[in-house]
Formats: sequence, structure tokens, C-alpha cells
Amino acid sequence: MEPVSTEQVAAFRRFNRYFTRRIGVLNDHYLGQDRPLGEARLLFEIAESPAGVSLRELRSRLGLDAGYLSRMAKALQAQGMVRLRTHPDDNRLRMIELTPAGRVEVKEQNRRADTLASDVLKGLTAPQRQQLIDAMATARRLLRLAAITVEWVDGHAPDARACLDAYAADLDARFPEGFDKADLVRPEQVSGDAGAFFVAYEEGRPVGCGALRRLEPGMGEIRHVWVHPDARRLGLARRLLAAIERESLRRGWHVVRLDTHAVLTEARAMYRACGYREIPAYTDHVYGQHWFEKRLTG
Amino acid sequence: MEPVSTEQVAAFRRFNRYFTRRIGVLNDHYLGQDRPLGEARLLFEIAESPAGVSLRELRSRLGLDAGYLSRMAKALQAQGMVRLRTHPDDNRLRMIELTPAGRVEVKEQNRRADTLASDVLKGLTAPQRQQLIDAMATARRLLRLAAITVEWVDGHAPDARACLDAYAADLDARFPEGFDKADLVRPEQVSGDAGAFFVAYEEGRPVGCGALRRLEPGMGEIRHVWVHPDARRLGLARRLLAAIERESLRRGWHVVRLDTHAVLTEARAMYRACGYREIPAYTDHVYGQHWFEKRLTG
DNA sequence: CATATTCTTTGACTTTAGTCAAAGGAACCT
DNA sequence: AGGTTCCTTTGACTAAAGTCAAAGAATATG
Repeated sequence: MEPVSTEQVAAFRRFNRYFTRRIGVLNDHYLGQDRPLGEARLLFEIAESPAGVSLRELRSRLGLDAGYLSRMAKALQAQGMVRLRTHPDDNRLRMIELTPAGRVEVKEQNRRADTLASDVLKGLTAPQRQQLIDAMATARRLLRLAAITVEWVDGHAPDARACLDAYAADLDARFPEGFDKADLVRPEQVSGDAGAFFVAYEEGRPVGCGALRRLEPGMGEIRHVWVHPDARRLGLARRLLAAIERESLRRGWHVVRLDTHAVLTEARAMYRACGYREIPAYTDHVYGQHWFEKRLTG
Repeated sequence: MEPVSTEQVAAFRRFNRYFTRRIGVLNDHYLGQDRPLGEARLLFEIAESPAGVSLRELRSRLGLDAGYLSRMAKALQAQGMVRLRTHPDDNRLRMIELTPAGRVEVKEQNRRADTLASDVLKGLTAPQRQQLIDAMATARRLLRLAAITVEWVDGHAPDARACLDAYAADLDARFPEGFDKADLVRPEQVSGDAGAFFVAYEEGRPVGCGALRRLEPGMGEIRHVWVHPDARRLGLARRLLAAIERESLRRGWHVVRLDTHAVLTEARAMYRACGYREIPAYTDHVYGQHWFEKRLTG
């Protein structure tokens, strides 16, 4: 991979500096009213789970010390913002949820944040606003993509199975005829010499996968390329594909094939854009209605 | 002006949240080594002024309490990072500047920040990197523009004169024949019924100006439209122009004219893009080589 | 020249943010 | 049933961040 130019690094940092000074600071100080930042952040995080969250969950989400969190929770309770209860199934866990007053408070803070954002945008004309929003969306998309890593994992790994389960559920909802999990590759088909399995992680969370397995000598098959709904439209599928192709080449499988379902039109478009060409049926797979092939060059 | 759509506000906040979580947090914690954040920030701010700054200046720039700053300065001095001296002309002021060791430290922190930025960019392909940098540049440009306000000020106001002085110095450097300050409008020509003066402010600092004065009944003349070098390429000149035109219309001067120097080619392009058309000479102004006119419609 | 103002330093606080360890109750494991 | 693990609470800290007011020195102002 090419080195990063110093000019790009400088531009990146220039934006970071300006942005944190302009927006970052404002947001935090302004929002919390007279509540300390830690409490305000906690309140917001609790609001994310309307049905209530365990302290344990909050602790790992916000990376807080147990004692610190316990005290902040108590403080919010004293202010009437939250209610604390023990978990119905596990008396060790404490569940925390907003009271009506807490919900009002969060709503008010959100309103204030909206006003702030709106005030910034008001300084621009309508086309400029759209341009800003578009630029931010692009920047966010690319920042997210930059933070996602594609990693090789064993076909038996829990993350691999979790992705495949989500993949299966996804297809089951999209295929008119549903999807039978029996069609998924078995762990041993994508382990060792038989194949490989890749999982994409965003901040520790699996958000996509893709499998490679041996089809015949010198030829691999790509299966189960899937991206979590939250991580779509980032260009992640291409990254997964690239990782699989690299691995295929490494093994000396210079041709890869795949089949895909008729309803997955975006997938077809992507494969074409990535250099795959449609070929005649090479399987009589239940869910295969389009077949593709690509000759890899390293 | 059109109201801001809630979808745009939501997108704006989405970016803010993501960005501050991803970048904001990292930057601060990582950089400071084992120095407290406040001191690290102070060190960086001092580094911005290689010739030294007064504590007073730092206090207003960073919005710190006098006592707090005094103590932090002492701490940095004890660490050998800065040198404190009294101002040569005013013994009340203390000047602070980096020692060689301080400069090394800042350099090291900068190197670390560069590495951090570079690490993020490394996760992208070369075209994606450029796309991210471009999106950030666009976002920054528009955020800055949104923060700039154009205000009516009296022609005698110090900010008005400061802008005109900078304008004159600027032109003096760019015109082959130099620029004579006697050519500037006199304050009374742009005050009251005779005309108006506008200054653009970015975070309290004047960064541009523009004047309107009566040429003949029903006709105004635009003069001295200028933007500070730091604030160019933001689209600020157009904003100044728009403010002047609005004021002209308000006064019932339905036609505005202006002249401009041959070397200012960007200015000419902008006037054309803003609906001005070139007309025959209406003055025999020393620095006028192109003449423009626009009929205003409200 | 006296008085007001400006700027910095110092002492004496407070609040936030965060850490660590001990302890108690509940659930899990064998 | 007994030990282990898990989760939360509490007490006892520390460091950072920030506030307020008094005091002292220098400068500006009438």
C-alpha cells in the first residue's frame, strides 16, 4: 500500500483541530446544563435503551469503573432521572432505566443540540447546506471504512457462526422462497486446506463476512459475502472480496467462481464492477440463479 | 432564508457524534504523554507563537482563569518546557516562550499526532484517502463560512479602518504600480446617507470588508471588497457582495457599479459569476481598468 | 500626584473524574 | 453443599480542573 502523503496528514489534522474546537467543545459544555459531563453522557447512554440496561452493559459500553458508575447512577437516581431495579432473572445485575422526568430531560438536551446544529446550518444557503451535509456523510463513510478491519478467522469461531446466522436470517427475509440454513458452508469446508473464512470488525463488533472454499484444483468458490445492515454502503463488500481473492491467489487458485440469487441485484452489480463476468451455470444450487467467474492476477 | 430540514440537522449531529467519539477522544488523551491535558493544550498554544506570547493573550485565547494559567505556566517552567520573562515595554505583562526542550517536546507530540492521523488514512486506498481529505476540506470550508457574519459598521469604526489598511497593504503588494492609501474612501463617504460599510467577522476577528457609496441618484458604487488571505476561497466575497447589494436596494439605488484593477483576475471572474456585466469606463480612476454594472432586483 | 486600572501571583477552596480494594449477595459449577 | 465467579456497593483515596478573592507591582488617567 502506498505511503500516506504528509500533505494529506496535515489536511486531516487541520480538519480535526478545527472541528473539535468549533463543534466538539460546544456540544459537551452546552448540552449538559449544570450536570457534570460524566452524568450527562451516562444519561444519554441510558436513553439509548428505552427498555432499560444493566449497569454491567453500561460499564463495558462507556468503559467506566464499577464504583464510579455505581455512584453516578445513584446521583441520577437522587435527581429523579432514572429508576434502578434488579434484573428479574439474575439478582446480581441492576437494571437502570429513565423515569418520565429523565425522558423529558433527554428530550430537552436533544432539542438544545438540534438548535445548536440548526444555528450552524442557518449561516449557509440551501445548496451550501446540502454540500456540507454531503461532505460530512462522505467523511463519515470513509472514516468508518478506515476503522474496519478484515480478519481471517477459523470457520468454527463464534464470530464466524454469528455472521452466518445473521446472513441466513437476512436472506430468509429477502428470498421469496425463504432460506434454509442447511445451505450454509460447514465449518470444516472453510478451514485448513479446504478454504478460509473472513470476518470484518468495526470497533470489535463483527459487521460482515465472506468465505472461500476449494471448488476443484486451481479453482476457488466465494460464498456468503455478507455485510451487516448498519455497515452497508461503505464499500465493505469490496474489501471482503479483495481479502478473499488475495487468499485464493496465495493458495494458487487462480480462478474464483460464485453464484448468487436473482433478488440480490446490488450484489450482481458489485460483482460486475469488481471484474467478475457472468458465466453459464456451474452448479444446480437451490439459491443460485446467476453465476460469475473471475481470473485472478497477482 | 429557508428553514433547516430536520433530516439535515440529524445528519449533522450524526457526524458530530461519530467524529468526536472516534477522533476527538483519541487526539487529546494520546498526545499529552503523561502531561495533564490542560498543560499539553497550553504548550501547544504557546508553540503557535514562536516569538513568545503574553499570559494575558493566552488567557483570552484559551479562556482560562488567571490563577489557573499562572500555576500551569509555573509547572511548565519547572519542567523546563518554557521560559517566563517580563514584557520589555510593560512590566505588568509576562511573556512566555518555549525553551529548546519545549520545542523538542512539541515536535514529538506533533509527530505522534501525525502517526495517529496516518494510521487512520492507512486503512483506505489512495483514491479513498483523497476523497476523505476532499470531503473534510469541503466541510471545513463550509463550517468556517457558516461561522462568519457580515455586519454593518460605521465608516469610522476601528475595525473598518483596520480592514482598509490591510486592503491597502494587500493591493500595494499586488499592483505593479503600488497602491496609494489616498485612494481609499473617507469614513464620511460610507456613513449615513452617503453610503455604508460592512465588515465580515470570524470568531470576533475582522476578516473582510466591503463599502457602498452613492455615485449618483438611484445608483451606488461598490468599493473595497476585500477578504483576508486566511479567509479566501470560502465564498466570503460573494456574501459581502450580497450584503452590499441588499443595502443598496434598501436605499432605492437599483443599479450598482464598480471598477477593478487588471491584475485582479479572480475578482473579475467573481463579479461576472455574480451577475455583473462589463461596461465602458465610467471613471478615470487610477486603479480602474475594468468597469462593471449590475441592475438589482429585489 | 493621587487614584484607578491592569496584570500576575498566591492561598484557600470546590467539583469532577477516576482508581483501588474490601465486602456482600447471587448465581454457577461440580 | 461448598467453592468459585460475577456484579454491585461502599469507603478511602488521588489528580486534574477550575473558581474566587486578596494582595502586590506596574501602568494609565484625570
